[in-house]
Order: sequence, then structure tokens, then C-alpha cells
Amino acid sequence: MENEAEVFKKHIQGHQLKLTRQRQIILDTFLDMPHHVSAEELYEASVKKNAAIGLATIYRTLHLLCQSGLVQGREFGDGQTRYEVVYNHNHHDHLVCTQCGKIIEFENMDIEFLQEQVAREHSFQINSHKLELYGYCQSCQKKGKK
Amino acid sequence: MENEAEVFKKHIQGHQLKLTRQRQIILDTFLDMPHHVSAEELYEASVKKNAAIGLATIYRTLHLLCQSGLVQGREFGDGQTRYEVVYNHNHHDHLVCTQCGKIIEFENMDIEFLQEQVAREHSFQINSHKLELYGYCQSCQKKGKK
DNA sequence: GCTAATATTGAGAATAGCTATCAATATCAA
DNA sequence: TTGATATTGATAGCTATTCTCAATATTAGC
Repeated sequence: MENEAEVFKKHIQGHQLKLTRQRQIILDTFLDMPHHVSAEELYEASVKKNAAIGLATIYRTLHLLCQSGLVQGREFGDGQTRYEVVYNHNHHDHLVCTQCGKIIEFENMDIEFLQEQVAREHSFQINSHKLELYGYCQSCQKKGKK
Repeated sequence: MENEAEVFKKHIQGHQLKLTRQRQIILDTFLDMPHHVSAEELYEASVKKNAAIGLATIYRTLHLLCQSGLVQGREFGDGQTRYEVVYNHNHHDHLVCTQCGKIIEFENMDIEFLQEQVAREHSFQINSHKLELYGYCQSCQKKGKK
């Protein structure tokens, strides 16, 4: 099984792209961060490692990572796209706390199955889906009661 | 059972707001349009009825309609928010064709039930949720095969 | 039906997140 | 090492939406 860096390298080589210092730094930084980082957060973390990286390069590299199948972007309603590694990870959906912004991942095969069924009923061919449950996490519920 | 205009009027009166000509025109226009219109589309349709309406007022009135519980906004990944009437409508989710943009609504109580269950497992209190299935509708599948 | 207090308006400036542009630079196959 | 070319950072541009503000419309109280 290849690791993430190898997958990326293979994608680069297969598309007459070049493996630059910036791309390596950005990928390394991304892999070290928690899930669901925004472009801005990745930019700040990358700049700490190497002052000479532009925001545009962050966006360009994130697109590349998505195209290589390593990463996927999601919008959780706060206006900015957040990115997470999908390579070697099971598909999952999210619980989003609208109070503190916490994001919890969950997997549920029964829901996935029912989605397929709905699609069949409407002769729809599903490529991807997005399920988010918005509300209050356990600790924000407690805070609300104070 | 109150109609939409009455619900809106009640919301206006209960919040020391004023029932203006523009707000009435915008609500009427909105109710006459199909589901999932964008602010821009509503703006164009409203301007046709009365040339002196600004885009800012459209956005402001849409916020009001959402607050009154009549309307809800959704983002389907094309960058703009689309609005639909939720008052007097059952909750539903969407199949979105990424080729032609067609949006099909569906209801599925089993999925809703499983969502509640997931929330309970994570001690989460759900306020709302969003489920979209992206792919190709029946006619775009056929076009693809040509 | 007036009038005064105040909510609302339209126009355009401002903002946020992201993408395009371009001259300078780094990469890499030969 | 070199030369063709992919990439870069800085910044201008873009789109959807929100903010600002002086002018105007609405409405409660008389």
C-alpha cells in the first residue's frame, strides 16, 4: 500500500507536472494537521515552515491534491471550504456544532444503503453525496443551560 | 390554517417592523416562482413587476422570510444560495444533477430516523440537516452515452 | 387625516473567499 | 549544463453577499 506522498508523486509524474519544494512542504504540513482545515489555516501553518509561500499556491496545491484523489473539499456552511484526507479513509459524514464549530465524523452504512435506494427510485446515478447534521454538541448543550 | 402572506404579516407586526410595498412585492413574486430560486433570479423577477427595487432589499427580505420560518436557504455547491418555501411543506432532501443543474426533491423517513439515531449515539442535539445526492439525472445519463 | 418617530429604501462601496494574470524563477529531461 | 516549460508570489479581479448612509415610506398616537 502506497503512502500519501507516493500517491501524490505518482500523480505529479503522470501529468507532466513538477515536484516543487512548495508542493512538498504544503503536503507535509497538510498531513500533520487535523482534519477539516481551511485554505487559510493551511496557509498560515505552511508559512511558518517556510516564509516564502503564497496563498495562491496553497489553493493551487489543494486543487492538485483533490485531483489526485488524496483529498476532498467540503463546505459546512461557514462560507469557506474545508479539506480532509480521503485516501485510505472510509467514507463518512459529519455532525457539525453550530455553536463552537466542532465537527464529528460518523459512518453509517444503513443510511448509505437507503441513499442508493432513493437514487434508484428516481433513476439517478449518484457520484457523491453530502450529509451534515447541524446542532449542538454535548458540551454546548450544557453551556446553554447555565 | 394561515396562508404565507398572513404568517409574514404576523412576523412583521410582532417585531416592530413595517409592511412595505417592496416586501409585499418580493413575497408575492417569490411565491409565484418555482422552488430553489437564487437571490439574483428573484431580483430579476421582482424588478419586472416594479422597476424600483434594489438587490440589497431582496437579500434583506429573504433574511426576513427565513426568520419568519416561511423560507429556508440551501447551498447546492454552485456558489449561490437558493431559497425554498418550507412552511406547510414536509421536510425533504435533494437529488442534484451536476450536469444540467436539475434538482429533484425526495422524502425518506427511514433516513431521517437513522439520522436521529446517529445524533443520539453522539449526544448531539440536531437542529437541522442537509442531505444532497449528487450525480446525473436520467436524461443526462442518456446524453452521456451518445 | 396629520405628524413625528423611526424603520426601510436604493445605490454603491466594502467584504470574503477564491481564481486569473504575468513576469520572474525553479524544475527536469536530454 | 542547458533550454523548454511548469510553477511561483504578488496582486488584481471576480462573485455573492453585506454594509453604509442620506433620502424616503410607514405607522402609532393624536
